[in-house]
Parts: sequence; structure tokens; C-alpha cells
Amino acid sequence: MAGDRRDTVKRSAGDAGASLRQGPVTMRDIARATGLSQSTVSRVLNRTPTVVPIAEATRARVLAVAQELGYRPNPLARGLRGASTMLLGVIVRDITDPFFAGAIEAVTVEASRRGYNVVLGHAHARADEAIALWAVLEARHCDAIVLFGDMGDQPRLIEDLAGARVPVVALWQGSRPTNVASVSVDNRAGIHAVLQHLAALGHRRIAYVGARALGDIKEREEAYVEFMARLDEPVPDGYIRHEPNEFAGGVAAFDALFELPQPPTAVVTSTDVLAIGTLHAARVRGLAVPQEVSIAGFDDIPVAEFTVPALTTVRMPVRKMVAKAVQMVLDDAQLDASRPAILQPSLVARASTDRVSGPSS
Amino acid sequence: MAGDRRDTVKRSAGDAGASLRQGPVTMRDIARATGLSQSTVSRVLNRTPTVVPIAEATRARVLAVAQELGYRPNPLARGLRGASTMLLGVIVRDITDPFFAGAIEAVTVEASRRGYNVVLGHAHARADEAIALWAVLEARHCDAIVLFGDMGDQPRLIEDLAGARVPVVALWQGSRPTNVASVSVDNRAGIHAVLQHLAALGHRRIAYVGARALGDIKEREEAYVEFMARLDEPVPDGYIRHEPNEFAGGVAAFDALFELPQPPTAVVTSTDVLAIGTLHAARVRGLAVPQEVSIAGFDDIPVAEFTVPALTTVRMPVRKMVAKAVQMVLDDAQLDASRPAILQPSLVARASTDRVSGPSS
DNA sequence: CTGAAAGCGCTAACAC
DNA sequence: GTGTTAGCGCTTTCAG
Repeated sequence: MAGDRRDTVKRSAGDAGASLRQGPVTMRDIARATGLSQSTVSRVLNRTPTVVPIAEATRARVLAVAQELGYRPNPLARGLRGASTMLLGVIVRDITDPFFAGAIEAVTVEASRRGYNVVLGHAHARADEAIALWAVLEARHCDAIVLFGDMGDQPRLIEDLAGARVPVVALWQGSRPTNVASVSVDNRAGIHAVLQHLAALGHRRIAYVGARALGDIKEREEAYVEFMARLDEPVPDGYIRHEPNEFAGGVAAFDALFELPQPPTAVVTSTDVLAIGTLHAARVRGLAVPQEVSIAGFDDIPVAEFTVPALTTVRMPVRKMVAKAVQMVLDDAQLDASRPAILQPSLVARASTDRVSGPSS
Repeated sequence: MAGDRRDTVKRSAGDAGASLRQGPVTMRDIARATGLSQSTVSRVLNRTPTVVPIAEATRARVLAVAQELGYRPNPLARGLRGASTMLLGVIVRDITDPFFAGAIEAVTVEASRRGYNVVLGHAHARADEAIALWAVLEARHCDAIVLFGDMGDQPRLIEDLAGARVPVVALWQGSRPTNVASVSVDNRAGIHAVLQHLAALGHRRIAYVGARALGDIKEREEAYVEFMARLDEPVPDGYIRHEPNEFAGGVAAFDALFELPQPPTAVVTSTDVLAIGTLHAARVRGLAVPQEVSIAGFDDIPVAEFTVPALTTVRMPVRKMVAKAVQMVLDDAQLDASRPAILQPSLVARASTDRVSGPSS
């Protein structure tokens, strides 16, 4: 059934087919065309360094012919033979999440800088699919695997990964040690920074909106609870809202918050995505941001700077984190699973937060 | 240098290693364990249908052992042998673009429904990188390639693709016939729909903001020009603004528009991304949307429903388009390059557009 | 119904 | 310096 797509027509080498690109050109073709052996061709094309010396003339000839014939190595064959596939597997929980979109871009850039290509597996918000993906990627002979997002609800995946035959590193999994090396952000510091900012503006009734707690999100919620306690500010019932990490989740949370007898004067969300939904809900309710309610997010996704009003948030050092992860996983460095690398976020104060000003009371 | 990562330790088959997953289990291992030949194992595992009958007992035994040993086929070897790799290559111009993020998700879903994985190549807004990518993907033996975005400024890529050994289909390239099969949207209908909507609300001074014209974007601009002409409404100088397709581009365009002696009462953008920037700029200038200026986008990206105010836009039938493209390219159907498949968009009227109401004059 | 054998394109010992 | 020779794990004739 398959196979009928393959060209059986082979041009005799030396054919004048200048720019007429032909089917797959193999090393054998080059060997024939140059009158050399395939292994010599291989050696030249792999620039086997000092180990095996090659006559300069030979090398030039091979290179020339390879160029002319438009030779391109077959990564499958290479991979089969045990060489590296120059493939970096990335498993991401939800591509739709603008935050991960940025991360994917970052990892692609970082990978291609090292000559790697990225195979993207998409678990579509279901971590159990990620398990299958993982199998695929390993089988696919990726040289390394990077995991994006909190797969914490799938301990099995994490365990499997720990026993992987390729290096694995996880990003944004929260900073609790797992079985797999990871790069995280200091969620506590981030949340404390926004809350500090809000507190300094006079806010005391601050609500929190986040997804059900796993990984990073869990830490953010805990940091919120901790900070409020330290502020000696009791958190009223209903001030902690759990909603799926989507725009609509932010809307739902905000609506619920403002049905409360004593609504908050500020809302902190676990991600910018939720914050954007919140911004929208405020508008729909006719509440002015930041005059009547302040809103702050977390991540600093690209659109955060352009929301209405611009969103105060915590900037995630995405590129740095990704670079770190890629370096760890490709340089095969000490993949120490017990001690995650933790990077620092920073507060970005924009127009969505301001002094508290008595809305009604 | 490479290779030291490979386990040389081979467990003798039959070992009690129940859940202790071991290194790569090959067909040979299964053959040995069952006492059958490798080819039989292969036949079973490939469910070679009616062609080659297999004793039920044999089949069961192989399956059982394969299961127990945790066998997973090596796609590299499969691919080498000429079989399909179950890999769908996707080249996307800019992952950061929220629109493409949605498209990627759609293609991943569609692909995995057919048992395919997606290899994502990211051209990072530079189409010349896409050329290299294309080479990579082909060499990577993808069974098919899907192109996202207007690579129209890189005729070379398109030409190369036309001579590809694997089926290729391009999405969002504009509807002009190229050398490669494509799926497009009726940009003209989309733009006319928004403009019609705006005109019905009483708008006459309508500006257009779009990226430099290629592919879809070009068609949208042309449709705008055409519609305004038909409306018998001269387009004042400076009402057509070219900005990069980024949030910041929308800001810049809006600012320029409102420096004009006679600013527009409505702004139509070629994409939602630009519209969002525009919304932001309006807020910064203190112009109320939609009371003082109406704004409409194109694409209906997920966030469009949650902007402030919610964005009127043209809904791109992303899933349908992607499904169509995947079907074309995988079912190897008639890849007719001369006649693009064109799907219809639909207007989504939301809060960012309203009747024109004399702002100042 | 099953086995033996020939490679896919490439790398890596090992010879000369 | 270069050629020979084995395979990597799998599919696929071609023989039993």
C-alpha cells in the first residue's frame, strides 16, 4: 500500500541535471560519482575530525559532488545507526495557552541555535495523553525531551520519565522535587511581589483566582495564603476561586467575586489568561479598572502589555528558563532531579492596578 | 562521543522484569522469546491483513509477549525501510501569533486522530528559514507537510515545495493559485461582511490597518479598497496603514490614524492581533470604544471574545480548514494546486462596533 | 502458514 | 588515506 510514492527512477550520476533536483541522493550515489567508497564519503560528510585524516583533494571532491547532487543526509538512517537525531522532543500540555505558545517559540529558537529541530507533542490539556506522547517521543529517538506545564496530576508520567533513556527536563512544574530534573520559577516571590505592590497601594481585600492547584499554580495559591496571613488580613470566604485556566474562567471567577456581600478591591490571578477574563468581566459589569478594582496577573504573556487597561503582572523569565532547560538537557549536564533550578520573576506594574479608592461605601 | 548513552545491558528474555521496563525491545527479542522468526513477528505486529494469514495461536502468542516485554516499534527503522513515518510536518511562520497557536492545536488534534504525530518547524517570521525547515522536514521523512501562513514572499520555498516528494498543502496563503495545493478562506467575503456591518451602523470614514500585503492580508486590503469604492466613499490619504502584524503594530497604526486631520469613525484591521493593539491605543488616547470609534478585526482568535470591549471580528473556520488540509494531504487525494479550496468566514458582531455617534465635530 | 534473506542509508570498527 | 565489512530494527520478497 505504501511505497508507490517512491521514485524508482534513478538518474545515472553525472547527468547534467543541474538545478533539476532529483530524488533522494545517497552517499552511495556520491561514492559512485566520485569513484570513492561510501565510507570515505561518510567520513568527509561527517567531518570526522582528527581521528581519521582525509586527503584534501578527496574531501574537496566529495564536498563538491555532494553539493552538486544536492545531497542531504537521511536522519532516519543516521538515527538507526545510533547517532543522534538532532531532535528535541517537547511535550506541552496546552498549545492554546498563550503562555506556552511563547515558550514553544523560545524553545524552538534555542534548539535551532544548536542545530536541533523540535518535535512537538501536544497533550491537549489531558495529561494522560502526555503519557502516550512520551512513548512516541522516546521511540522517535529524540535526543532529549522537554516537558512544558504542570503534569503533576499524572505521577505515572513523571515516574516513567524518570526512567527514561534520554535526558528529560520539566519546566513549570512547581519547585517541589520530583523524579525528573526541572526548571522552575520562584512562584512565591512572584506572588509576594504583586501582593506587596497591591498592599502598598492600600489594598487589603484582595482575592485570588487560580486553576485547581497543581505545580506552579499550587505554589502561587499557597504564597497568596501565606502573604495574607502575614499581612494579618483574614481572607474572607469565597475570596479564593478555582476556575479552569481559560479566559472564561476569569469571567466566572470575577462574577462570583462580585456577588459576594463584600467584594474585593483587588484581584490577583494565577495567570494572565485568567486576568484577561477578569478584565473583561469587570468591563461587562461596568466596573472601572483600576479605579474601582485593581487586577493583576502572572506570566507577562505578550498580550498583557496591550490589554485594556494594560495588565500589571509578574514577568516570567521564559527565555532564560527555556535556555537553561535546553542547556541542561542537551549538554547532558548533571540532571539533578532533586534540586530544581529556580529562576526569579519580576513585577511589572502597569495600568490595571492603582490606589484603592472607595468604590461605594 | 555519542553512543555512551545506550544501554548495552540486555536482560535475558523471560526475565521476571514485570513492570521494570527495560531498554529497547526489538522484534528479534520477541522472536527469540516466542521461538518464532522475526518476519512472523513483524507480520503479526503489522496486522498484515488478509494478504498473509497467520495462525491464531501464533498471533496471540506474539501479541502477548510483545505486550509483556513492552515492545514498541522503532519508527526510525520503519521509516528507513520505506514505510510511512506517521509524521506530519508543519511549518508555521510564527508560533507567537495566537492565530497560529490555535491552528497548531487544530492540526495536532486532527493528526492524532489519524494516528499521526506532528513535527513542528518554526520559521520565526522569516520565510527564508522556512526553506531550511522544509529540507529538514522532507529529510525527516514526514509523510506529508502542511504550511501555515503567508510565505508568499518566498517564491523559492513554494516552488521547492511544488517539486516535493511528499504531499504538501498550504493554508492561509491567499487564494491565488500557486504551485502548491492550498486551503484558503474567502477573505473578500469576510472583509465585505465587516465593512457592510460598519456601513449599516452608519460609518463612512473607515480606515484599514494591515501588514504589508502578502497572501491573505493582501486580499483583505484589496477587498477593503473595492468595498469602499463600491460604497462610493473616497478613502482619504492615510486611511490605509501598513504595520507589522503585532499588537504594537495596532497601536502605531491607531496613533497615526488619530493624528490625521479627519480621523476615522471606524477601524478595520487585517487581523485580531492588530485590532487588539488598536483597542489598547484607543484606551490610551482616552477614546471610548465603541462610542467614539468602532474597531473590528479578522480571525476570531480565542481572546477576541474577551477583549475590552469584546471584539467584533470575522470568524475564521480554523478547524474546518485544518481538517480539510489534513485530509487532502494525508488521504493523498487529488492535490490540485491550481484550484485552492476556499472556505467561508462569518461575521461575529460584538461590543467593539456600534452606531456612529458624532465624537466631536 | 512460517522462515530465510536481502536490504533501506548510514556509521564504525577493522583492514590494507 | 582509503576500502571492506558488519550491522542498527524493520519490512518484504521469495521459498518452503
